[in-house]
Amino acid sequence: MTNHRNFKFQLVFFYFYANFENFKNQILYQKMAKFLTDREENYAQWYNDLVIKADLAENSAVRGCMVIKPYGYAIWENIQAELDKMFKATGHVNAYFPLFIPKSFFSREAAHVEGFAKECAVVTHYRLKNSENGTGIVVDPDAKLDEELIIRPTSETIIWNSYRNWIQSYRDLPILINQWANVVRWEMRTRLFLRTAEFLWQEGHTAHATREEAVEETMKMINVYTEFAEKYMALPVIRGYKTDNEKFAGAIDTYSIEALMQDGKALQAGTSHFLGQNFAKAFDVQFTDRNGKLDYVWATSWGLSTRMIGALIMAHSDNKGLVLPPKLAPLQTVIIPIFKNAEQLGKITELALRLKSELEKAGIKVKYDDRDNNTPGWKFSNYEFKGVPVRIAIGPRDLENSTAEIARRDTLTKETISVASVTGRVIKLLEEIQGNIYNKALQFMKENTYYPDKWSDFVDIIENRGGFVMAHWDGTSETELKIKEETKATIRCIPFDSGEEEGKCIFSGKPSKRRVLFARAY
RNA sequence: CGGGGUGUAGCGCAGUUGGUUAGCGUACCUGCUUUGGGAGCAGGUGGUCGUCAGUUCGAGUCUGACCACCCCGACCA
Repeated sequence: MTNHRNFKFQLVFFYFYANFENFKNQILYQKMAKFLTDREENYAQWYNDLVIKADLAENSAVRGCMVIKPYGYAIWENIQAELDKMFKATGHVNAYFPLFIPKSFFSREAAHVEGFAKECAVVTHYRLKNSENGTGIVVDPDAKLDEELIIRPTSETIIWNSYRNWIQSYRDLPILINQWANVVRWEMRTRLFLRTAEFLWQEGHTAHATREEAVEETMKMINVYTEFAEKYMALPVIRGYKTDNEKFAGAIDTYSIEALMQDGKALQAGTSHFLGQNFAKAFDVQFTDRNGKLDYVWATSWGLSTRMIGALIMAHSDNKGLVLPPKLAPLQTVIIPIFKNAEQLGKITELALRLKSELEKAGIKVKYDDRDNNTPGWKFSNYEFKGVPVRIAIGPRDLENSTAEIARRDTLTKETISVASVTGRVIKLLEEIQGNIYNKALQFMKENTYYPDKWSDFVDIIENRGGFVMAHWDGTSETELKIKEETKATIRCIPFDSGEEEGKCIFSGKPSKRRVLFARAY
């Protein structure tokens, strides 16, 4: 009896002892789970929590409009800086056109009006006055505009109205202009970064003498976006043509890059449009060619928006918070001191500042966080939450041994190395992390790309698994719309690189020459 | 724009059939002890209870309208 009780006690004790670390972790985990909703539990909530709690953005007093906070804006500034370099390298220059577009401009291009009419903000008056009863300010009815102004949802019309005056001969072409701007599309349902009433973007608007040159430009820019997504965002994408249903209002052809998010939904990450002569005709922009013949100018436009920040979050981040690609992270490395008293902190600070300046000389964005109102553990979690790629911790043990502890955000692994090798190691780690998260995203995309040949399989994948679905399509809008109606999946693009393959349409059974990319999309 | 839900301290929440001075956790401030994975104790600051109107001796609580946000649909990058 006694033995039995002892045995039981030992078992219980052993169990407790063996699992103590687990208990600790569980308690910690529960605390963190409260802080951030699990990705697997509720993906949409996880995303919202992340944006708010990582201090990227918040909702504002204006319905559907967000405040982009400094940490989120810093990511956008990095996106801008890299893209801008790429635009300049391909011969483009920046300019700025008005926020307001006369209403009449809009109606010049029929498809264009049709596409945007339902989501335009309109300015009707230009003055306010004190109300008669003195209770506030009202719109002055005497200050009605003769012609209402549309707040740009995109700038083709206002820009082509200017181009008419700039272009007379082939010698004035090409015009290769980009503008960084805000635009407004009055969306009913909004989500931070992914869909807001006002957003920031760049829009390129080019004018060319020949069709070939304009088509080439359209392709060139979708390739610039592809390179940017893959090299800087660590985001693998599929390039392709949009179908007639999905293309830009007013375009002959729209090319897009499509990325796959961790919940299996697709996100359009950048678009480039071949506009043909549509806008030139609408705004009467003609030029004299080499042979003295008059012709309409050929056009392209292309854009990439703050939505990319949403893509960045959804592609890489995890239950511990953001995971940012080093090339776009506002902060690439953080140094955290671990100290018991002021004297220790002094010594650690000396070393930390030396490391900081060494890292800065190597072009790394680094911060030394010596605040004493948070514990090291708190800082570890906090910087993990904010997605800082590399963390360096220096404590008393390191001072003794001339070492530092280096932790990487993507794998959450740690190593202790000599102080002398820190800078070299960090440089290498940043490259490794950039490569690793790209490879992870690429592998995820491959694992979640399906090639069904039966309609029941198609439906099953869309309904239960999500992901990219490469399937045969008969090329008709009717089929595309019916598939959308039944499954909510749309044709994201007709990939450039998928190659020809004989087959039968997944829905209608009619003959098809190639697979196209279906998915549910953001 | 249709359906559902929620608005109480910076954040997360409780507040009974209407009844004193509206509470808890967290964050913040002060002090002491701490600091190698979200520290502890003690004290303290902070609220026109989403807005407006109504019912009532009395409204966080009941009624109405409006506003905002979240989720699900239609629309879009």
